[in-house]
Amino acid sequence: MSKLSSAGEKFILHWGEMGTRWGVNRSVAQVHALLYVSPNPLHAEEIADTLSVARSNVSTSLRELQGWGLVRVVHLLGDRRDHFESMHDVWEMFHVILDERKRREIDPTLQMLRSCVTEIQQGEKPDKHMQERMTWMLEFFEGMTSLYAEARRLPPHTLRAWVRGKGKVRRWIDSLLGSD
Amino acid sequence: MSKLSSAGEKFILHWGEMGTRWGVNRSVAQVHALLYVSPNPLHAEEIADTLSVARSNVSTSLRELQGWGLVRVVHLLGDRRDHFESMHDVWEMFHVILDERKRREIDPTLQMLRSCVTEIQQGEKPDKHMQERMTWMLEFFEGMTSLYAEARRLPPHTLRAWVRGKGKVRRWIDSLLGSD
DNA sequence: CTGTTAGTTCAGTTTATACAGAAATAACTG
DNA sequence: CAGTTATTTCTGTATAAACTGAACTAACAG
Repeated sequence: MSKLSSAGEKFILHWGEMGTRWGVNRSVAQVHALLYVSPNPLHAEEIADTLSVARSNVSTSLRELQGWGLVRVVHLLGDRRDHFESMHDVWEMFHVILDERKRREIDPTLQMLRSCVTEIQQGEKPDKHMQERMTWMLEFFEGMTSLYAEARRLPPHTLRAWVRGKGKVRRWIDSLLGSD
Repeated sequence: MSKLSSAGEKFILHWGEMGTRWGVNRSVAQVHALLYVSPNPLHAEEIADTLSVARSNVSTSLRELQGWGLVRVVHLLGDRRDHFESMHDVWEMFHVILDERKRREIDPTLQMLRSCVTEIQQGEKPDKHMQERMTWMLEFFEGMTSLYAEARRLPPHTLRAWVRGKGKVRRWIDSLLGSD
């Protein structure tokens, strides 16, 4: 795959753009997109050629993607070059990304909020307004975190099955919970 | 509120940093954080002074925040300056942000994926691999979108009540859905 | 060994974005 | 209507991040 189809190019460019909107480097997102649609693992030079970026850029992008756990190295017999392939299960990909962003961003935020609340409480003249607001925020993040932890514990294919066909059951549960 | 407490400062700086990680301008996030913890609406100059940024910067940041629907103008009797206050319900804030990011980013992505899949199908020699991968991605986004739409329909306080106290019920539902 | 290929690291450059300050506009006051 | 205050818009500058190309390291092949 040295030349991209029109759809492939469209997808990769859009994915790169999406990346920037969510705080991910454009090249990193593009490499990820390319590996996602590629039928077979690619080596660095193929990637660089296809995306028209420097090899060094590809190297660091691949490093980043491996750090996220989205891409892994594959070796082919008779070829000493590293080849790379993306995780292909989109739902699993989603989980990996959420886990990682939680670890990198949500957990530190929880820490920060807890230390702010403690600090306010221990001050001489505690600012009740601010304490209240920060507590709300803290409770929100704690709630979402535990909700996610619960969802995370579901058997792997439950969520996708649920989303696909369980509208009825879900609505029934909603009504149950709503009447409380 | 012209001088910030230590906790307030810590919160605002962290929030600004979080913003950048999620593709939101640092100043915008800081202004939002400040208004969130502020006990009363603030006018532009107060904000600029407190955060040590230019008024013009505050002006555009406030515009942005109003565009998101997170901040609104308030007028006080005997004061012709605009004052601004943030939405204070964190759960509602979350919904507003998700709705807006869906509209700005997810919906265009769905469009892009649909047009890619169509384009591949209509090509002379359809690339089956790529079609499959893009279809998976499309189904994922469609699934998440409809799941979110359902959650969105829940009565306003259901989710927070659920998160707070419904661990038991939730686990029971999980087991129900898991055994299917 | 020596030449070649793969991969990484680093220094310098480019690019995009954020930001400040000035200028322009608008709204109000006496 | 003149003077003042609030707000927005615009232009140029500063900053941070991304990216390239070259230098370097490592691994291998003959």
